[in-house]
Amino acid sequence: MAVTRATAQQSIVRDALQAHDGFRSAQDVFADLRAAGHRIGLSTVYRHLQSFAAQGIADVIHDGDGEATYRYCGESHVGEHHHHLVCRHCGRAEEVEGGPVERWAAQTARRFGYVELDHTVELFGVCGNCRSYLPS
Amino acid sequence: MAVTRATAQQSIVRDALQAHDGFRSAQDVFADLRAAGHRIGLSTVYRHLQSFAAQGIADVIHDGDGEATYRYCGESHVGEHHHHLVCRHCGRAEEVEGGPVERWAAQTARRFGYVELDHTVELFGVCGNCRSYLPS
DNA sequence: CGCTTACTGGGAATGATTCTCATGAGCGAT
DNA sequence: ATCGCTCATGAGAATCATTCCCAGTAAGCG
Repeated sequence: MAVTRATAQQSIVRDALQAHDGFRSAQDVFADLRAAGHRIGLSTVYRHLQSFAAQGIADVIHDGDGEATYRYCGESHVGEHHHHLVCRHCGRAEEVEGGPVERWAAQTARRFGYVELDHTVELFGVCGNCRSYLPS
Repeated sequence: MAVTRATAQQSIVRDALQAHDGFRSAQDVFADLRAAGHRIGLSTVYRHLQSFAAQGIADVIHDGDGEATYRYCGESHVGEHHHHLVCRHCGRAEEVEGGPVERWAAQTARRFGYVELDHTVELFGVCGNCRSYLPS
């Protein structure tokens, strides 16, 4: 399942992800690459995005429509846990520390007797940049 | 879009939701109702579940596969904001207060200059009951 | 009781993701 | 540099949840 060999397709998928600082869907990435004239298959894009996510070098969130979106988060902090503040207008995302949330989650789980805790925390808003473009 | 008329189908969908204290997918509810001998269409199940969610009497979360799951949360606290601690084994869910998270979210958004904040917070774990059934 | 209008449900359409499998390309061995 | 063994690739088909379409049905007001 994990892609291990260094191939041209792996590179261009990684590059396409890195080229944006927001979350992008597999379909988006595929469309971009094709538009840029690259020969690549949709299956391959899915494979690599999922592989990146599994390795921890990309983060995944599911948008409201259930479409999975990916964001390149660098090899640097693999394994570190963080959350995102995502602009619902331009897709740009900030990495944020979740200290207080982690503590609250652990506490809550303990109170109810739950173990093997995991959680999803995503913040959505409109960034300062997009605010000016938007009405009201 | 919102269903306003009192129909038999609306009742049985609501009952099917209330019959469980965990999150259930539209497909699940549909299968249950059909298995129980009710004549109902899949479209209708989707319509009512979404309508309940819009009215705030049901909560929605998207599981890992992007499948939407619904839970009946009563007419009582419509409009009140709460989160869930869900057992990933039996599906049972507890409603939890998110006070600290709300504050952290607001604070974080302000620091980055984001407005119109919204967030998704879900906790997953294994409940005390299921813990005994599981290995390790 | 009859009429209007909203609800219903079967099936087709959509859209994302996964599967299949023949072809093509890494890369270690020679 | 070449060979060969695998694993990666990609086109299209398959799958699956969800939505759309629309003719038939029923709610509830008058």
